[in-house]
Amino acid sequence: MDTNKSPEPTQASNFIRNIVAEDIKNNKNSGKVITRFPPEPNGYLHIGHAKSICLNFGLAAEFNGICNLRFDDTNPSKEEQEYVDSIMADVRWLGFDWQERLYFASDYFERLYDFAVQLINSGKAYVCDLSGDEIRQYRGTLTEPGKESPYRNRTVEENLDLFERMRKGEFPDGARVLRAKIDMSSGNINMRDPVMYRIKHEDHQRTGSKWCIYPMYDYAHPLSDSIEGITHSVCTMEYEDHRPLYDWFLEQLDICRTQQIEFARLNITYTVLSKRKLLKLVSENFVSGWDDPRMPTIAGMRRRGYPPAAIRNFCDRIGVGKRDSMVDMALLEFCVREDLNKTALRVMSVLKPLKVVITNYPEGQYDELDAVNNPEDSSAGTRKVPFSRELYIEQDDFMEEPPKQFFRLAPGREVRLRYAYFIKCESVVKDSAGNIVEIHCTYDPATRGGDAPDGRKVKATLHWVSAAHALDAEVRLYDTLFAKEAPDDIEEGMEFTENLNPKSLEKNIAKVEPSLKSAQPGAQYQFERLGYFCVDSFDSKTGHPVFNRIVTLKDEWAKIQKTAKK
RNA sequence: UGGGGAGUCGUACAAUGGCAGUACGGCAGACUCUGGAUCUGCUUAUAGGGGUUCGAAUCCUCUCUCCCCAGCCA
Repeated sequence: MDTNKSPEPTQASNFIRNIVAEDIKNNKNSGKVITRFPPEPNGYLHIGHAKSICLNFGLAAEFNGICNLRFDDTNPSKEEQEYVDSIMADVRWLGFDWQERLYFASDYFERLYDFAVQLINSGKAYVCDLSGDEIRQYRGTLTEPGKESPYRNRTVEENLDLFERMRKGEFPDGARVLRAKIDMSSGNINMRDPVMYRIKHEDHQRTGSKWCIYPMYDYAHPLSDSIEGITHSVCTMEYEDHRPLYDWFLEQLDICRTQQIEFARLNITYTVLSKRKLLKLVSENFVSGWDDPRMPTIAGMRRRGYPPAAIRNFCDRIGVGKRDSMVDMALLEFCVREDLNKTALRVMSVLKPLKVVITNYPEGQYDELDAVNNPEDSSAGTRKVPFSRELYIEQDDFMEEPPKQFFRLAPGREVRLRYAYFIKCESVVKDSAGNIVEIHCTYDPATRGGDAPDGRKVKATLHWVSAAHALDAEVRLYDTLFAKEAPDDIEEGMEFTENLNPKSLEKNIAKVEPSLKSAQPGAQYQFERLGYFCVDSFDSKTGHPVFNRIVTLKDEWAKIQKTAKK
């Protein structure tokens, strides 16, 4: 009975929550709240679904109700078991629990058929022999009313007979359909005798070859909701036009009424959130798969290293409304950093190594220094990091001719190596082409641990690794999948894929501190001063570690450079 | 041009006839052994006109703009 598996119950006010609270106050539905998350198993879940999942499970949790997981599997040509499995895994990973309430619309096929017979008997449904093209023609247009089908006034007996024979498989695909008899002149096209059943001689992933007629969404959905006693059927705005039809079926059948409430679907900058487009990215190999870490899918975000709590938090913060909106990716990234800042262990890694030789440090000697694992969590403890004569620092941390705002290492300048010593740049070694190959520094032994006894200050602290002790690791630096804030904003005749970001993935070999040798798949770390990284669950192997960049740290210097360029 | 829906800081969401608020972003500063985190301050909004009211983002009215609908998809 309890779906309180969802942490941080939603407190933010939104119009749906207000409706539910009001219904409870008025003792509507005897004060019960039953919601459902109804995915079609024809693709992977994405962050837009996460919004719906958080809303539906969150509502149930907050108002002491329940939330069902129901697969809307009414179209065997598009649906697959693979998707059922991934969807369940994703919902669980997000932190929600439907307990024993796992349902399928296909479980209701027999009852749906009986209800259809009932509608035929009451003269509210008929078998129509028009072809697909003809049905479209008869439907009229947005501005012109439709025409009634010549088959509209068949007798109940004939309809019953034909519908039964449809089920028995006597007719080929497309030969006939069952239609609701409503109003061909309605301004709402959904009410112009919508199709309820179509013939598809196709096996269903759950019912096998039992059926060759399958119900349409508009018919199956309200009845499935009603069968489960759903009190609040929450869906996205494009179904608003379908609500009169949704209500019509429940009214004609005089069964348990449930209230459909629509909200605006989520859009996020620099990505797309439509199954069709995501499927295209996968099937045409623009990405490596549904779980490519650049994808806005739950599987992609999980592999990227986004914590589920961060996603839940994001869904709470974006709120729920009815207007078209585009949420800033920066908010999602903020939520990810906020979570990881509290939990991720700090380590030092150098993405683009520049060799540093400490000329006054004895050759062959090494030392171990104490480093804090997480300044936000003292219980995370400390670790030892090796220090020696030859080190690597980040190429970006050295400039031969630094501009005013550059605080890092430069000729003649002293900086701190984190947890180690103050070092001073004495000279720069270049190759014949003039490229900097290494820099020579001296260190001050008195500053061991990172503090100067004489109280002198440095303006920068750099991360580093000991050259002899560092491990090589592949790092995958991800940027937004699309280069354009609104990827769908395209010129006539162009494809959204033209807006793909060619620099969305950059791979290179980094030098990482030796403590990372035992890093487990999925483990998240903060590479100090660089960002949060996650051990890739699929490609990372002992001897060949792979780290995905989850998100960068906020970077003041990058911002200064960016504004300077403009 | 039929039907449905939506317009509040840059973005997203509140305020349901009574001081337009919160978060992210941006800007400025403090602090800092991460140019991280943290802290402080600032910035900017009710699509437009008319009306009702002591008082309107909210109610009425006209206008404008944007989104969705013509699958035997969901």
